[in-house]
Amino acid sequence: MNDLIKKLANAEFFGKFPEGDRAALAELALPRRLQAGEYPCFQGDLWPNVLFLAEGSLDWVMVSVGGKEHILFSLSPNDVFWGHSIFDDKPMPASLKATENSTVYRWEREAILPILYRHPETLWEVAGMLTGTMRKAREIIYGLAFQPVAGRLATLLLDRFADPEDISVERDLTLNAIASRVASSPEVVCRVLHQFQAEGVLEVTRATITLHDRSALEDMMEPE
Amino acid sequence: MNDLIKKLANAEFFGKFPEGDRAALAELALPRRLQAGEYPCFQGDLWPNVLFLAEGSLDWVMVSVGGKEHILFSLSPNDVFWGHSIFDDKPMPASLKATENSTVYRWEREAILPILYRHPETLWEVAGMLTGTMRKAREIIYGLAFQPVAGRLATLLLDRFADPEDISVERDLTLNAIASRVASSPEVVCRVLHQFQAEGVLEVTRATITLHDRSALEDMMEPE
DNA sequence: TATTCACCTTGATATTTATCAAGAACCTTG
DNA sequence: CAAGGTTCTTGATAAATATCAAGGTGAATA
Repeated sequence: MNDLIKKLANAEFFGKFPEGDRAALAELALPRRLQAGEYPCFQGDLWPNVLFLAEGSLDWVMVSVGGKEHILFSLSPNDVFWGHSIFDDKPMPASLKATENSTVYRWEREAILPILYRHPETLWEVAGMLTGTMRKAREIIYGLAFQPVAGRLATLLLDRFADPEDISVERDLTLNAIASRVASSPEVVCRVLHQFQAEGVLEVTRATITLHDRSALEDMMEPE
Repeated sequence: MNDLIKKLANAEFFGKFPEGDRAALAELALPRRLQAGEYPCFQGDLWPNVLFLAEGSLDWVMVSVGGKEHILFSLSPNDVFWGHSIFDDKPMPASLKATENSTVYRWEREAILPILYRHPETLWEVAGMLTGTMRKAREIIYGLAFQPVAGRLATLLLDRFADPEDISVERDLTLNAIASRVASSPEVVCRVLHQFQAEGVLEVTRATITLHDRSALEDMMEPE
């Protein structure tokens, strides 16, 4: 558990807690290992929990009636996820899916709320975090409402090439995975990618993508 | 001001406050009248405020680089709006626009925060409210990612025909207004509307829309 | 009453995106 | 190394949507 206390110190939210409270949290945490493909939480579930991702990777996925999936965002190690139900006792609007073998720690509302109430400022920070999530949602809506697939793909690529040093990245996402992030189909993504290549923006091989013209991608994020 | 205290009692959030705090809030409120078309808050502004809509109607509008608009939701009398900036001091991701002459009351963060901190439960309820907004955003994303224009229009219409009694509603929204809610163009909306008519789902005249087959609209919200 | 203006409607057309199908490249496993 | 499965790629085609243009309708106004 001492291990967990240290990890929480680096977490985005719990990091600011007093040492003592982190210890209390570590005490109450419900650990779990997830296999790649497992779902710690399903769309439609009542899930009043907080989750801390220690290792691995989780996707926040929306499933349509027709079975299509749209990935809204991914969690990386040290991220904290607050289930919607913890605030309003309504069903979760999407699912959490492990994309790798992962280690998570979970707190139930009854466990975590008393600790939060010890320091009301943290409650205000919870609101700040939710606001961050709303801003992410706003970006997604912007992309869907105003941008064509190429623009959304450009955004995703720039995110992958976040570090200006990075000129070349591994193709760790399959076309299917990309498609379900930009709300399109793998075929279309493939075509747009090769269209970018034809325009000299980047170079795709089976294993990597090499960026030649960063500003071209940036321009694409802003339709005329 | 006594008037405002009564109104706040009916508000969705302040309604649960103790009477005394509502009086304090009313004291600190900054009133303002808005002409139709005015913007109490612009996308990009730093706007750390809470707004209470006493009369009229406001739209929460996203503007694209290309000048297109997308209306995410509307506020009606008694609604309370929390500016994103109040939580994280970052620019507002969309604008508030008065669509009618309206009366609003505004609180700055410095004014309202101390009152909230008197009762930490209210801070938790703020989180609950934000969660509600996130759920709305989720519905919008769902529509854009999975549904064709017809589906999104069906959703909007069902919202207008909320009361099962209502078989006929006035066409108070212009095609342009509808288009910027379903992220499409007025021409396309017009066509879809007449296509619905051709299918016997509803009947459109210049002034009204009459619903004939509610379940047909409901089916359209769920692409197979 | 005539004029103006905003809005609605419709046609024609271009563009974007989805879908189906088939083959190629790669990886994993026996 | 061969077989099987997954992913990638490309073509052909269909469907959805955007866009441009023109005319129609009704309400407000001079």
